[in-house]
Amino acid sequence: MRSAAKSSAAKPRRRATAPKPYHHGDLRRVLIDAALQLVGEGGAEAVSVREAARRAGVSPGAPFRHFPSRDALMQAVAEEAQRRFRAEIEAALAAAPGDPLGRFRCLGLAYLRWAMRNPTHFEIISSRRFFDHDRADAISRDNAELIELTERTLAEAFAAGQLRPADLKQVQIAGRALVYGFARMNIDGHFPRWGVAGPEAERTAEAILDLFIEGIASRP
Amino acid sequence: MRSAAKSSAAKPRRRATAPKPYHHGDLRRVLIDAALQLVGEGGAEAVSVREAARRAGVSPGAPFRHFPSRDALMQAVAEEAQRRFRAEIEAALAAAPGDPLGRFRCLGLAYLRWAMRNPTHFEIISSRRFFDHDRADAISRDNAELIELTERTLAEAFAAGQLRPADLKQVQIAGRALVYGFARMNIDGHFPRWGVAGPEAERTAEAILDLFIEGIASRP
DNA sequence: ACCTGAACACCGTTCAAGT
DNA sequence: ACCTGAACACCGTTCAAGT
Repeated sequence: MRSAAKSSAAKPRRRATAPKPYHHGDLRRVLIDAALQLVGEGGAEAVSVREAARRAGVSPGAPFRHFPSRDALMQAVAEEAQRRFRAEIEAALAAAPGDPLGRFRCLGLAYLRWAMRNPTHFEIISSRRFFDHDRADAISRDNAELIELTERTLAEAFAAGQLRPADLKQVQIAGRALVYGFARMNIDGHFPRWGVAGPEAERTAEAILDLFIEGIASRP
Repeated sequence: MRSAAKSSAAKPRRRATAPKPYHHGDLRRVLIDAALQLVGEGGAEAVSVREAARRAGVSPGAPFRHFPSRDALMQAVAEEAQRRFRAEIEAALAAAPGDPLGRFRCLGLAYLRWAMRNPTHFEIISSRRFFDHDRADAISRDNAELIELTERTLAEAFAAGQLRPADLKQVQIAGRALVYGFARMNIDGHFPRWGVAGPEAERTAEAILDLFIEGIASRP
C-alpha cells in the first residue's frame, strides 16, 4: 500500500518493517538455498518444489515464476554444487607437487574426498535423471574443463616418462570409472557389505587410487 | 502366450471363459512382470503401483494385497533381476579358462556386459534408494556369493603367482569400483561427454578391464 | 480370500485473480 | 512485476464394502 514512485533504477532494498516475507527479496536465491539444504538433509529425492516454497514462506505456485519446472530448480542446485566441486579440486591442484603423476594423484584424491564428504550433492551433479545435462551449459563447461585438466596432466606424466606404454584415453576413462565407481559405491550404500566402515572409507579411497597409479606407472 | 501348462506343476484351475480378469490368476506374478516391463521401458522411476495395477487390469488398491508397499514391489523386481544377473555370471564362469586370472577377467567381463545390456535392471539392484537392502535376504545372499567368488578367484591368482604383491582386499575393491563405475557411467549418461558412443562401450569396457588386470598382474 | 472404489494426503504444474 | 490460492491430474496408501 505504498505508492512509492517507480524510479527507473528502483532498488527495492529494505523496509523498516517486514510486512510480508519475500515479496521483495530474491526468491530465486532463497529457493535454491532451500533446495540445497533439502539435498543435504535427505538427498535429491527429498527436494520438492512445494517444500522449497514452504521453507521460503511462499505459496506452491510462486516458484514457477522463477523456475519453469522442478528440473530447472534442480539444475540451479546442481550448478551451485558443481561450482563448489570444481573450486575445491582447483584449490587442491594449486597446492599439488610439480611432477605430473603426483598432480594426477592429487586430482583423484580431491575428487574422491569431495564426493565422500558431499555425497548427496555429488549425486545430483552426477546422475542424469534430475535434469537435462545437454541443456545445462555451465555444468557441461565445468565438467569438460575437469576432463581436459586430467587429460593434460596425464599427457604430461607420459611425456615425463612416468607412465608405462598405454592408450592414454583408456587410462583416463579407467581412472574416472575407478573414482566414480568408488564414490557411487558410497552413495549407493555398498560399503557396509564390503566391510568398509565410514571413517575407513577415505583411507580406502586413497589406497585404491594408489593401487591404480602403481598399475599405470612405469616401473624401474 | 503361456498355453501348455507344465503337467508336473500344481493345479491351474482355469475357466473356459474369462469373465473377470485376474480374479483367479496369480496377480502377484503379473504385477512383478508388469513392473519388470516398466523398468525396461523407462527405468525404475517409471514404475508406479498404479500403472502396474492398470496393466494387470485391477484397481489401484489391489496390489497392496500382495505387496505392503511400492518398495516391496521394487524389491521383488530386483530379486528377479539379481537372479538373472547371477545366472549369467555363473554361466560365463562355467565357460571360463582354467587359470585364475583369466577367470577373474571373465567375471569382470560378464559383470560389465550384463550391466551394459540391462542398464535399468542393473540400476535397480545397485541403487539403495528403491528398497531396503538389509531386509532383502535373497539379494544380499546372491551379492555376497558374487563377492566371495571374486575373492576366491583373486586369492587363487595370487597363489599361482599371477599377481604382483598387493593387499588383495584392496585389489578387489578397486576392481569392483572400476566395473561398477563404468556401468554407472553408462547408466548415468556420461559416455557422450567422454566420446564413447553406444556400440563402442562394450569394447571400451573390455579395454579398461584389461588395463586394470595388467596393472595388478605380476610382470616378467 | 481377493478385489473394488472411494477416500486421504501428498506431488508438479497452471492460471485467474489479487497487490 | 510478483505472488496467492484454487484448481487439475497424478501419486502411494488405507479401508469399508462387495463377490
